[in-house]
Amino acid sequence: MTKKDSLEEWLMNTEDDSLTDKQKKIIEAAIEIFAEKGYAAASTNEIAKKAGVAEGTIFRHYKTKKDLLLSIVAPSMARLIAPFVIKDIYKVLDGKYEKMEDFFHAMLKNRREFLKNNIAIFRILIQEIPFHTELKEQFMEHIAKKIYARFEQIVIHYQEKGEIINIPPLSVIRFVISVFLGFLLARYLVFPDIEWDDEAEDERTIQLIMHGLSSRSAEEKGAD
Amino acid sequence: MTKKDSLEEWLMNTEDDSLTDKQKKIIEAAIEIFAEKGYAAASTNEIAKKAGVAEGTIFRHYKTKKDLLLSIVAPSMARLIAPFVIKDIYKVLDGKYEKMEDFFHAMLKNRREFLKNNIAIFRILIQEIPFHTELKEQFMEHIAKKIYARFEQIVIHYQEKGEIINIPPLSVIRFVISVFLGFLLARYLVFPDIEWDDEAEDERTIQLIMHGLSSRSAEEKGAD
DNA sequence: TTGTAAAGTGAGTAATCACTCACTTTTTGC
DNA sequence: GCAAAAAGTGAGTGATTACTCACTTTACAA
Repeated sequence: MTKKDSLEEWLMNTEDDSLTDKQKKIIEAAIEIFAEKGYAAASTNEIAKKAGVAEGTIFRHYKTKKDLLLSIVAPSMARLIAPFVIKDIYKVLDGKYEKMEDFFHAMLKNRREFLKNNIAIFRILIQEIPFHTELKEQFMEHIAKKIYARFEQIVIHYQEKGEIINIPPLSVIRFVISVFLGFLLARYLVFPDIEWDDEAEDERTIQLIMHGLSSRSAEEKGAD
Repeated sequence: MTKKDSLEEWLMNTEDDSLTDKQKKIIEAAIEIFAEKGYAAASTNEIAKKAGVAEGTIFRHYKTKKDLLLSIVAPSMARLIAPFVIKDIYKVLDGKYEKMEDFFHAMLKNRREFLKNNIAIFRILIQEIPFHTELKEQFMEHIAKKIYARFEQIVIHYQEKGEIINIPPLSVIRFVISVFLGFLLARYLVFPDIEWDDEAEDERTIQLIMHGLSSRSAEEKGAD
């Protein structure tokens, strides 16, 4: 994955064709430097230099440095959940994923594709959320709550089918998200350069989750 | 937990009794502001004001702002692993934890105590590692490698006892650390103010892990 | 009590920063 | 082709920053 991919992915999904060539270069440079240095330590001068434009050009397009950051990150938040929220929940409730395991496979594949092509933007997001109230609130309002609501439906759906353990949905969700995030972050952020057998590791990860969540009723009966 | 606790914990563990009252105030203020604003956006002027000292006083004790950060964070890294690395590994190999579950209980209790009393410093650490090469290298050298080495021994020990699934130790370690970290971060950073039933949630979390890791042999035989 | 060392102060410094704006260049529409 | 609008430039600005250093205050030892 080259640095061009983050920009192309961003452009493809913002459906904005009116950007000038220089504006594209600014966004591309900003994505790279914000990810590497953090917003507070990234200077508009350095971004301009990397983009090959005059510093004033940045302010032709964005009123403030902060606007530049938000214009990059905010659209990505919508896309963090859109495929997950819309398509997958209906597939589950329509019975297209009879087993939760199938749902997890689809979810992992989907999130992997998103993350692989948006690693720099995702990195900016997790690095900056602690320091920007608007990002944090937006994340809580538009992502955490929505993911929780939909995921809770999914968890309850499979709990009622007797497929998974009967514990609070929040505990299930935290467990699943921790494992997936731990996996994807290790894969794409912490150890991006070592050799990964993605298929095998996907399968292991999902099996660890499925076994962790497996219903206890048969086992409890055996213990009694 | 008040802001005094991070400082007291830090002082207790650096065993340095020669700090002046003002120096203690500087460290305390720095811990708070670095955690909240991030290192790059934290100004020495603001730290001095919060500490109730002149800005020059900071530079009487620390040559640079970066030295101040490192003097706070570096000792905490040693303490992130010391109890885990030294005591627990011997207990496992000496047979004091016959079941891995007992080991996880001890580990969770231990890490919880550390995190509860060092939440601000831990927050600084995870926020700053992406931006400071020396922190990242130190973390990789002194924590990641050592934790991995010891944890690998533990995993192999219980795999050979037939207690847990035979997959690469790295996958096990990633799984366990993801779940624990996800849990503790949610508990103390993301949702610190809601009501938690710690005992119940600890137990659920460990059971999710134990079931996820449970040996597959009995089940596979059943399937055949 | 006195002298010295250590701690502390805050005005000042050079550098950096986000941003402005007068001017230049390029693009667009007629 | 020309005029106007849009895009771009880079020198300059005021604010902020990490840090210095001459001076003051406090602590300590004799």
